[in-house]
Amino acid sequence: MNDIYKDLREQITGLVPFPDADWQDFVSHWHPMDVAKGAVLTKIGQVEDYFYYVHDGVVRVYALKDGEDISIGFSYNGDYTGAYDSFLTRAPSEWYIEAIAPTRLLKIDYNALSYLFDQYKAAERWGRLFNAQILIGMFRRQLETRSYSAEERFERLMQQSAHIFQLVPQKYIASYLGMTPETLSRMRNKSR
Amino acid sequence: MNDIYKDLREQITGLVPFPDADWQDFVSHWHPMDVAKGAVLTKIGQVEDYFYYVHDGVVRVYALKDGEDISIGFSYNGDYTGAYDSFLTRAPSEWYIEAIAPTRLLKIDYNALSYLFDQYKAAERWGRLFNAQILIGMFRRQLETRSYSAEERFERLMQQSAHIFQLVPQKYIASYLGMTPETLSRMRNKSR
DNA sequence: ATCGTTTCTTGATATAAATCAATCGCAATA
DNA sequence: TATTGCGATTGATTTATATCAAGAAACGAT
Repeated sequence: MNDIYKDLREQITGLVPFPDADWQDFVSHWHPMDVAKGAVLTKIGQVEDYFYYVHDGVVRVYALKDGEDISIGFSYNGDYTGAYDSFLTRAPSEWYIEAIAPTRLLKIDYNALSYLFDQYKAAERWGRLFNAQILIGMFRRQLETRSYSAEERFERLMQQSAHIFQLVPQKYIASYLGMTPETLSRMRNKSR
Repeated sequence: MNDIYKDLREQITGLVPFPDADWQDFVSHWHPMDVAKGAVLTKIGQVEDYFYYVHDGVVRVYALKDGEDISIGFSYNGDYTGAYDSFLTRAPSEWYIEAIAPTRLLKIDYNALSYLFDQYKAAERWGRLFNAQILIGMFRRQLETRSYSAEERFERLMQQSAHIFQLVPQKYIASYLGMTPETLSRMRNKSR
């Protein structure tokens, strides 16, 4: 069943209409990949060669600081993932990319994507708008982390993405929210 | 003296080579603007219609939370500024954009930029790469704010951008670093 | 099903940074 | 030159969250 490509197409044409002919070539550079829970897609220090679309499963992005890991974000159904800044700069990644559940992805490598940008204006535009979309998400998240207290951040996550408590271990969520697992645990159990 | 446009061109061709002919049209949509210290370029709630290049002066971006203002960033010589997420989404801005020194800018409006993206592949590519550049900066800043303590953030700012203490009042820097002015003051005077 | 790990919870204590408050310095202006 | 007001400094106190520690629960592998 190949509707993994159909999902990708919907994602992309949501940003830019893609002529059918161009799409054929475009999509041919995306390759499916299945990974087990715990698989590491990219390590810190490695230059990221791929850009991923997550069809299903969960991927976690994290950094290391004094041995402690800091969760930066999670990707699931329909999200993109990868050490995107390393992919763009061709400099060593500052993040680990790890599947925390069995995950099915589509991936495209740097050279293929560069080729597509050269070849198709629609691809180039998609690249611009995709970057803009990520940017907007980062602005939002920045405001979120700057404007709210630990408790408010927890409450807001509960309201907006309660489902991630089903998908992601609490210690990672705690780190994502910028608090210790103990603090998160207390907040969860206070409200109950 | 119009080398303000020359500086813009250098900035842009640093990312994408621009054919001379296209450049003529491209640059004709950027308009110079001088503002006094204290001028507000964009208010919260307003849709951002402009994208700015800062030739000289200083621009501060900030949000409001319970009446307190939160400094998000500063732009000076050669940086771009504006409520860029609002510019992209056409949704009301969540930030104020304010000149905190007499400032000379170039600005371009949304429609003009859209037109240029349609018209020139070089513009489209510049748009993609520019977004990528901003993205990379935000990744870096995110890692910075997540990985370091208040004191470490202060030390690192001192090392990397000591000059901003000349350009920007301490209370804004404090807020940018995620601490109160009192805390920043203590850190500054401890090391002395 | 059982054992061993890892994660979560709960409590006691420590600590970084915020808050509150007063004073000082300085730049703009009358 | 005196006055006003905002920003910076300094000190005392409070508070949110981290840290340390130990037990309970959940999970994975045999």
